[in-house]
Amino acid sequence: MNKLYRVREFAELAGVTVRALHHYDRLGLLKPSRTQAGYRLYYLRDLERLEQIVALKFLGMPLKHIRMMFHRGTNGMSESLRMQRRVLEEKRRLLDSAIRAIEEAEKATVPGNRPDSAILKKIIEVIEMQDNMDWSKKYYSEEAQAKVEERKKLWSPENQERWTKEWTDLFRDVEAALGEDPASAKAQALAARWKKLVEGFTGGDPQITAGLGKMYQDRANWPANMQQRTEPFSNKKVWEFIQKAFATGKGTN
Amino acid sequence: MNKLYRVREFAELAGVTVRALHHYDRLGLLKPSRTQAGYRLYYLRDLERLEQIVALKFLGMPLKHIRMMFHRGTNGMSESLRMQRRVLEEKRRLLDSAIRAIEEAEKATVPGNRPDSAILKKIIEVIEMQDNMDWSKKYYSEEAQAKVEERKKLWSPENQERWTKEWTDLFRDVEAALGEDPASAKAQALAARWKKLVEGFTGGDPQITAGLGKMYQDRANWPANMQQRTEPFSNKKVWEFIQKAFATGKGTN
DNA sequence: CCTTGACTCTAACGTTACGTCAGAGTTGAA
DNA sequence: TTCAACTCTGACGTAACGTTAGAGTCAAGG
Repeated sequence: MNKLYRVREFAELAGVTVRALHHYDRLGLLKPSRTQAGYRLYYLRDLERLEQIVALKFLGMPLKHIRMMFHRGTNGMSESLRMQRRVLEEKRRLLDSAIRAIEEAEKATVPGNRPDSAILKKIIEVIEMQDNMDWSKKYYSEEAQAKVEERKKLWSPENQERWTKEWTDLFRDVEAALGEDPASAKAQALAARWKKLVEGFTGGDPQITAGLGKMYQDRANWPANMQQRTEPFSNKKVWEFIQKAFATGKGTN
Repeated sequence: MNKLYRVREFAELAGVTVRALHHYDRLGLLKPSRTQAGYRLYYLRDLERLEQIVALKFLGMPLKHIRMMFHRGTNGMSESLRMQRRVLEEKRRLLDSAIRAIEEAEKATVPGNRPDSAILKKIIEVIEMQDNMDWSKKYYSEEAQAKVEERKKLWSPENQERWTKEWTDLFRDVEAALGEDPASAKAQALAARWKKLVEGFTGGDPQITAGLGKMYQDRANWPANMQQRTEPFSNKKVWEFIQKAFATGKGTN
C-alpha cells in the first residue's frame, strides 16, 4: 500500500491531463515529491488535494484563488463560495440574454426566410431592447418596472418601427409649426397626437409616466448611444411648444 | 453631415473602448480611413458595422468567426446562429450545475456551521454525483432515466454514506464466508442482505435493474476514477459466491 | 512662433489554463 | 545493450483586449 504513482498514471486516476499536473505543480497548487532523476511521484493522499482543485475549478474559481485558499487554510471558504455564486449567476444572466436574443431572431426569421443581413438587424434590436430595459430600470419604481415588463410584451419589432416613424413624423410636423399660436387648432391637434403617442407607451399609467419623466430629466447621464439615437428629438423649442399647447389646451378644455 | 469621428469620440458613441477599436482595426474587422498623420477617421456608416460586431460578440462569437462572416458575406448567418445557440446552451448547463453545487453545499452547511473543509467534501460529493448521473445515463433506457431521477431525490449525502458503509460491510462479510456452502443459512442470509441493498437502489424496478446490469457488464469502460472507487468491490469470487447463493436460494424457495 | 495640454499612434508585455511541440534524459523489459 | 515508452523543462500559442511606454499631432493661448 501507499503506492507511488507517476504522472501519467496519477493523471488518469484523477481524470486530468499530465500537462495540468505540471501546471499545478508550477503554480504551487500540488507539489509532488520527486525521484532522483526528477520524476514526479504522487501519493494517494495527493489525490484528495487534486480532487479539491478540480472541484473548485469546476465552480469557476481561478487557480490563483484556489492556491490562496489552500495557503490561508480553508477559512473563508463559505465566503468565497457566496461570492463565486454571485459571479456565476451574473454570467448566467448574460448567457440567458444571449440565448434569448438568438431565439427571438430565429423566431422572427424563419417565416419570411429573409436575407441573412436582416437577422443581424433583428439581433441588434433585441439586444438593444434588453440593454435599454436594463438601463432604464433605475428610473422606474418597483411597481412601475413590473408594469413596464407587461407592456414590453406588446413591443414587437414591427410596432417599434411604426412607433419610431410616428414620432419622427410628429416631431417634423411640430417643428414646421413652431411659428403658430400654441392655442391654435393646428397646435392643439399636434398636442393631441403627442399625447396619444405617449399614452401608447405608458398605457396611461401614472407610475410609468412618472418614471419616463425622471428619465427625461436625467438625459444628460444617458449612455452615449442613447443620446445619439434620441438626438433628432432634442430640439428644445419643440418641447416648449408642446408644453405651451398642453397648458393652453388644459386652460380652455 | 457625414461627420468624421476620431477614435475617442467614435468609441464613446458606440460604447466601446479605444483599444477595442484598435484591436478590430488590426484584425481587419473594421478598418477606418486615416488622416495624413495616421489618425483613424470613422464615418457614421462605420457605426453600423461596429454595432454588428458588438452584437455578435455579445452572442459569444469569437472575433475570427465574425470576420469570416463579414468576409464571406452574411450568408450562413442563421447556420452560425444555430450552432452558437447550442454552444451557449451547453455553457449554461455547466453553469447551472456549478451553481447548484454551491447551493447544495451552502444548504448543507449553514445548520451545523461545520469547519470549512467539510464544505469542500460536500461540493466534491455533489459534483461527482452529477458527473456520475451524467455518465451513467447511457446505460439506462429513457424511461429508466426518469425513474432514476426520481430515486435520486432520496439520495441525501447521509444516506449515501450509510449506503457505502453497508456495502463495504456486506462485502467484507461475504469475503469472510467464501469457504461456506452457498446453500447454507449463513450464505442465504448474506444473499438476502445483498438483495435488499440492490433493491434500495433500484427500488425493485426492472428497468433500473437492467440498466445497472448493463453498466456492470461494461465496467471495463468506466472512467478511471470510478474503477478506482469500485475497486474494493472487484473481488470476483464474492460475486460468484453470491450468484450461487441466489441460484440455490431460488431452487429451494 | 513656441509652448502646452489633450489626443493619437505603434509596439509589446500581461492575463488564464493549459495544449502542443521540441530536444534531452530515464526506465524497464527483452 | 537496445529500444520503446515515459518524463523532464522550456517556450510559443490561444482570446480579447488592458495597460504602460515612448513618440508624434493638433489646436489654442501667450
